Amino acid sequence: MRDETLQKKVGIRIQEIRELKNISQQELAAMCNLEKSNMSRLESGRVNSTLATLNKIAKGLEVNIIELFKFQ
Amino acid sequence: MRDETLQKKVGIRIQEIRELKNISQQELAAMCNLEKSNMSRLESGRVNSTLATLNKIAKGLEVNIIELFKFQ
DNA sequence: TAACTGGTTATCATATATGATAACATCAAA
DNA sequence: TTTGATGTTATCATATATGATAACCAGTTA
Repeated sequence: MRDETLQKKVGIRIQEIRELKNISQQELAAMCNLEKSNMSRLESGRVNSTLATLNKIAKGLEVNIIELFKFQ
Repeated sequence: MRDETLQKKVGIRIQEIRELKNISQQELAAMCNLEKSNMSRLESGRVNSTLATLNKIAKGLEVNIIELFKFQ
C-alpha cells in the first residue's frame, strides 16, 4: 500500500518552488531531462517518484533536495 | 544515466542512523515492512529507491525524511 | 477566427524497484 | 564443534516509474 500523502505534498512543493522561479513545467522538465508528461504526473502526486528523479528536479530548481520536503 | 552518488550517500546515512539506534537491518526491515534483502541493497546504495520506500525507512527510524539527506 | 502556451491525460514499451525466497559468509557464543 | 545472529548476494516474478508520443482542454493573443 502506497502512502500517496507524501508524494502529493512533494508534488505541491515542487510546483510551489517552480512557480516562485517563474518557470513552466515544460521548461523545468527540459532543464531536468524529464518528460513534460512525467513532470505533470509528479507535481500532481500521481506517481511514487524515485530518488534520481527527485534529485534531477532539485538540481533543475537549483535547490537542495531537502527543500522538496519542507512543507506545511 | 543514474547518479549513484546520492543513493550511496543516502544508504550510508540510513546505516548511520540505524546503528545509532542499535537496531539490525532485519529489525529495521521488519519495522518498515521491507524485505531484509532490499534493506541491504538500499544501505549499500545499489538501488534507486522510491519516495514511498524512503518514507517507510524514515518512519521506521523515527526521523523526519529530511534526516536521510543530511550528510557530510 | 486561428495560433500559441501551459498543463493534463492516455497509451505503449522498457527499465528497474521491490517482494519473496534461498544460499552463503562471518562472527560470536554456547 | 555447533548454533544463532547479521549481512550479502543471486534469482525470479510482479508492479510501476519513466520515456516517448499523441490528443486534448483552457486561456490568451494576434
